[in-house]
Amino acid sequence: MAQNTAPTLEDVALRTGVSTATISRCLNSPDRVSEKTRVRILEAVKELGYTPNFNAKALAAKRTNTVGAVIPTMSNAIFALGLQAFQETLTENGITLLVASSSFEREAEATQIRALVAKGADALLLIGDERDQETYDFLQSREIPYVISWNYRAHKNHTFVGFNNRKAAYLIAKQVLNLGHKKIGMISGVLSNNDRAFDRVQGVKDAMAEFSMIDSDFICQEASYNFDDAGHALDTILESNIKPTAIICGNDVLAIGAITRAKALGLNIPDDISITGFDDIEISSIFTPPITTVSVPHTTMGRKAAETLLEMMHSDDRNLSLELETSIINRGSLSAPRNGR
Amino acid sequence: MAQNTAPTLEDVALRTGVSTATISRCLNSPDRVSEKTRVRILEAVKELGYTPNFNAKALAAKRTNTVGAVIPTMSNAIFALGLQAFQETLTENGITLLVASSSFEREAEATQIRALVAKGADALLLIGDERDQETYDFLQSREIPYVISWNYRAHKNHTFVGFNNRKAAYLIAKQVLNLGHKKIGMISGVLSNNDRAFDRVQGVKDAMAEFSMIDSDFICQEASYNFDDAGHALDTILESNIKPTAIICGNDVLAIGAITRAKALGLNIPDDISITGFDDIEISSIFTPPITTVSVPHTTMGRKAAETLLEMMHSDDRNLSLELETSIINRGSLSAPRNGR
DNA sequence: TATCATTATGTAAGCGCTTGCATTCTTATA
DNA sequence: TATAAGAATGCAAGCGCTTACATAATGATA
Repeated sequence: MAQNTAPTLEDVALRTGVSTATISRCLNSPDRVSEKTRVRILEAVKELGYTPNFNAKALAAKRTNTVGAVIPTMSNAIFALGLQAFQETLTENGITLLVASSSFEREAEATQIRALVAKGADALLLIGDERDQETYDFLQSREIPYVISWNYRAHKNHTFVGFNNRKAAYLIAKQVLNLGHKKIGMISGVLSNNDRAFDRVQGVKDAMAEFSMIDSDFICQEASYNFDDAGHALDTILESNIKPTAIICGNDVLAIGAITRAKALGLNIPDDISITGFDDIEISSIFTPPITTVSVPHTTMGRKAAETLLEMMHSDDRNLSLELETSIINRGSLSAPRNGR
Repeated sequence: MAQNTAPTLEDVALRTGVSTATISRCLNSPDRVSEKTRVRILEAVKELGYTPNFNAKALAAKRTNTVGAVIPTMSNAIFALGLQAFQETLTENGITLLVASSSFEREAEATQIRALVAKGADALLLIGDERDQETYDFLQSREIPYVISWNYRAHKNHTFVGFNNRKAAYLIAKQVLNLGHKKIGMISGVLSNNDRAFDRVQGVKDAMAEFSMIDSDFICQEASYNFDDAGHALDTILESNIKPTAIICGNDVLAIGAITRAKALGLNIPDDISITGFDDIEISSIFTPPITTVSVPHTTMGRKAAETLLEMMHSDDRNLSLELETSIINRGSLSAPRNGR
């Protein structure tokens, strides 16, 4: 029974006695075909187990109803959530999402972008705006609309749908400083090829400048996205001669790692040291202590990014940037400096 | 400068004065073309910014060097890890991974499988073996090799590369029973369309049978993959008249949710109640209390699944099933029953 | 230098679909 | 019943590539 080769439009045509053109129409815009033939065609399609060949379709039609997304990594809850909403919104509109990951590497990202375009992606979702001009030129020459998400920057070159990392970091840092902390430590995510992480550091620096703080009041350590690395970063910070009373972390995973390490060192949080996070992942609210962090509208962002992209695919309006708001969630890990420190 | 249409092989041909066939060869098997022309061609390719059209390529070559994977959900660290390894192994072999998600829905999964095949996936990675025969028939008629992962079942119909969920659950349940627990609660993941969750429940039942325990010694509640739901499941279990002294959870997220709820109820773990997990996600070791759980070889599984698939794409040996081992990680959340209960 | 095996390139026929244009049916209208 | 408008269908030309097969160029050998 098994026919080792997929049935084609032609096979369906032969079996129904109509032309391939009619079948194509029947499948793509059913109302352009008479009911009688439609029924007959659909029957044959089912019997043969016919599935349209996507590649042939894309080649002939010059569009794919496919949108591509290049994200830094799949194994990060942060992207998963936003992407989920992005995907759902696309699906509702009959569009398929193709996801590729860049491992935070510039070169790999450029390659993936080209690969997605080669596969016929009609539009793209990109994370952050930090990439070679060459890549942007390529996108422009191919007339591929794209939305930049997970960050918002105040310039008009691109369409952003995201939140302002710099501003959000500035706000939480300001809160820390308002509580009276004079020496600040920061554990940042890896900065290379990551404008979100970079902007979060900048935001903290903005707040420090506002409080007239100087370099020797601040120490910043990079750590990769896992608990252990954050712990080591905390060690380094504590060993320095800055002696910060508060540690601002670039994300919640780093905050959890830092808190865990601090607890292991016998430090009480927030009495001995305050630690803040960023992202508000699910675990942050039930961790001990619960983490004061920045809540980010992932779902909204994903949905809005999709909607914006959809709009760009139809009109070619490029002034659709959208800045989303973040908010600070106060839980237990931040307080005024205590214990005489 | 921007040409709104992508350059084609023909454009490169025109510019270099050789035929499209030579260019195709130059790009796909460089050594079949003389050095002189190769250099000239690559130059033109670069100047024009030529990128091969993937769809045309797939159509003409009847293969895509693409492997598809249909996973239940993207937003689950468990799949992310294995998939990462799977992807890396494929990439090393020049193969691209296409991921689709089914949201744990049978119908959606069947659709995604067809879509992936329609896109030309040369082979497939599937999670668990629970799907309609129709889908398997389809795969067979199209001669698409596939590997079933994240579970291992002892029958020969399919190629499995995974661990035996039933056996692993049996082993941890046995350990719980050996400690002297007489009444057992279980918080399982949602069972519908999830053979892994199902087998974990079966494994626990296997152990209970071995200890001659009866229905009234056991209560099982389903909960979806989040902390709150697990907490509610725990409430239900505690309100029942079984009064278990140990709760076996179908995965670590449920265990964390249950522990959090238990702590909120003023229960001490493991003194008042023991709670075990499954999967050994990163947070489990640093949570309070650290969670006794089952360690699963995600990375190895992903890599082996890829290697197996690669082999199936070359030979058509179908007896490549591979059972991977799990191990129990003893941390603080499980002890013998105490406090007089 | 003639001969033959290699190597390099060209020719052209598809791959399975969509779609503009042409043709044939229907059906309503006069 | 003749006629025109509109609906349904068919024809056939691609879409951008790969790949038999054919041909031309290059060397090695005698």
